[in-house]
Amino acid sequence: MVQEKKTRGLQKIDIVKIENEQNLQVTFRKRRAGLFKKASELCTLTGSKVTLVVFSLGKKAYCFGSPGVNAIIDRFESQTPKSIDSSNLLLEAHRKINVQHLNNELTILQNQFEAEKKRGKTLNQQRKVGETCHW
Amino acid sequence: MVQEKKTRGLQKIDIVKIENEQNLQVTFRKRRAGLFKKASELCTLTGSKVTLVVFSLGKKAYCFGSPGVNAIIDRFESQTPKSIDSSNLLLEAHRKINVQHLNNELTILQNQFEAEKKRGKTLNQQRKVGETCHW
DNA sequence: AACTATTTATAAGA
DNA sequence: TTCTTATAAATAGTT
Repeated sequence: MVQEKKTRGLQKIDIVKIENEQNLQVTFRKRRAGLFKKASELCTLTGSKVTLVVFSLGKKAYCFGSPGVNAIIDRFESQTPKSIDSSNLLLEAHRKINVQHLNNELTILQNQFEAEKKRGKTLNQQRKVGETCHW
Repeated sequence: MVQEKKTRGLQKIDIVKIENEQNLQVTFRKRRAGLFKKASELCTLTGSKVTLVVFSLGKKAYCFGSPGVNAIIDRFESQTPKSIDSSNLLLEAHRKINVQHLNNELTILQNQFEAEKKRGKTLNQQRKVGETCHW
């Protein structure tokens, strides 16, 4: 008596553009969340600072910046001669995203909270990670 | 006759600051590579654009930007009223990192190449992903 | 740097 | 859409 498997489980996929719009949206949300979580973990584990912006096709942007990023950038600022080049587009984008997507902070904190709940620990140690868009 | 396991395999770790400096460096390299790969995959799968900068404690920065990020940012630029706020530090940092860490492009392409080799496919489909620091 | 056992992420399906 | 399940992928500790 062969027990039918309930699902096929995770299937291997090629890393090529997803054509089905619905699948694309689902995958986008899942992987964006995964990426943010990984970024957050990298920050916490190694004390590094990360800035991450994901621009979806739908004109939305999702951003993540670990606390203290500005200070780090400051350090770079003082290390290299000032460029005269124009186009401060990226920074502008970051500033604008700030208002639009503060809710991403929530996503990350929720991820962490879920994880912590399962481990029966408090959030205290990780409280400062996942604060988004400080600039 | 009990077969001794060769290693303990992947152990679960708490997401807290790694204190051992050597372990920290190894983990930083591994996870940074993983994060870049995930970012690259998200770009390819969903056609979204990602900009990612990792600032290590050692004053180095590693950055990733999918092609066309500037165009997307431009779109934001035209969507929201120009802010008068100063401090274009982040953009400056990005520009400076450009020269310092072009080699990260290599890292990502190598990841992809390894993956593709195993699958016996060509790199053609992914050729445009992982081009770093275009601004 | 390579390996391997195990955890984590996640593609499909319910 | 939220949850489940099976499996692919990432990675901690070891060598």
